[in-house]
Amino acid sequence: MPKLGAEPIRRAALVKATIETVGDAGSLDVTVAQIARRAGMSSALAHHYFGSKEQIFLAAMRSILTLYGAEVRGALATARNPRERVRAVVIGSFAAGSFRGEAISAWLNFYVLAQSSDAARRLLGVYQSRLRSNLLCGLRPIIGACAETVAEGLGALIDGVYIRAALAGGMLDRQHACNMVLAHLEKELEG
Amino acid sequence: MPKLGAEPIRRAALVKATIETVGDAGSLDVTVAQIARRAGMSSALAHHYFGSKEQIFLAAMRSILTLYGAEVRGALATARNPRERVRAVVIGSFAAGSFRGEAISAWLNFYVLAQSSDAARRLLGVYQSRLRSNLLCGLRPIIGACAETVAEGLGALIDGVYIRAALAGGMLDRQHACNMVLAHLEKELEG
DNA sequence: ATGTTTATTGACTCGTCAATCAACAACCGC
DNA sequence: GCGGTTGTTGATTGACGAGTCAATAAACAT
Repeated sequence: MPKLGAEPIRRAALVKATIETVGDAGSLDVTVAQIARRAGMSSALAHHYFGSKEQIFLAAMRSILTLYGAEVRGALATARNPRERVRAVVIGSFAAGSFRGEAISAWLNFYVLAQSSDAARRLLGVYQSRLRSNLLCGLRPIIGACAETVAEGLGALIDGVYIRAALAGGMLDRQHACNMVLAHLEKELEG
Repeated sequence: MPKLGAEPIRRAALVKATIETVGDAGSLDVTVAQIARRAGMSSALAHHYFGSKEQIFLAAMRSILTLYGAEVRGALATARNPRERVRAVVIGSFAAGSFRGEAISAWLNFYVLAQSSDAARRLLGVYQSRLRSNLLCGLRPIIGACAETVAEGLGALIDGVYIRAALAGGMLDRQHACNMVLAHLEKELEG
């Protein structure tokens, strides 16, 4: 029962199913058939739209990164001064859409994928650069030269909290995680 | 050409080869044959000694965790007061034996494995508990009730720095990484 | 010498999975 | 209603990899 204009719907369904499946399995070791079944179609169709398994993964990764970027930009929109801008980046990083069990698990797995896939590494590089420049842009007016160091620490801490959340399996509270990073930020801004 | 008493040598060689192979590939998606070849034997022999691929991975993980534990204990031995004890735990965590490209990469991959394997999760749980209690033991005499929070932050930061190092692919300087965490510690102890 | 244990492998089985293909079904413009 | 486009799948292919096994060889025990 083919409907026209199915391509974007199918692609979106596959991306969603990929994130869910990877999140459930806690591993990239999932089959195209599993993903396709979850998305309500045959594996052949998944190949038809994406060409290969790696392309499916990359599309899923792009989707996660896009959502994340949107959430940071959203938080950033309400910031009225440098300090609020830095806080917004942190808060955006822990927004409900990104800080979700399956998304976190997928995130961790994509980190691993970035170790063996050039395309994935590039993608992750884009995210890290953007995070860094977002942080620096708010930090520099406040602390000038030290901004680089503080941004590095904040980035690492955010990553670390994410990882721990992945292992805790959704047990870790979002607000608490966010506050931890914000507290660290305050400490850094005091000195 | 069979020599007697080969078992411990073979096991050690396989563990070493596993860490190297996983580190090189940046993924757990390596074959037993690859590992065995690197260790200079047939894949059948690897199965003979370990029974299954998962057991090989777990043995490799145990080896990494043991080395890590030894290094922390070594650093801890020279500490004369609580503050030095906390610093020692951090310094031990960035000792040369553990903070090595392939070990870090393997570490990251084992984090992923812990998401799908109970045995791996248990193992990682042991490490996290030990790290936590090591930190708390030094922190409590200094800051009392806040120790839990600070320990949590330190743990997350250490993990985060490791992850970043995995992606940087050995580019990240060990001393620098360690200093970053130590600086964070100092800031926390001031407040 | 002979039997037992340990070491070791090449060849094989069996399952799995990415990717392809041939065919079929609905919709469109005309 | 017909040719082309788009959507969809079951079946198939081809490769690869974990785990098993039978067979071989050295060391050791008696």
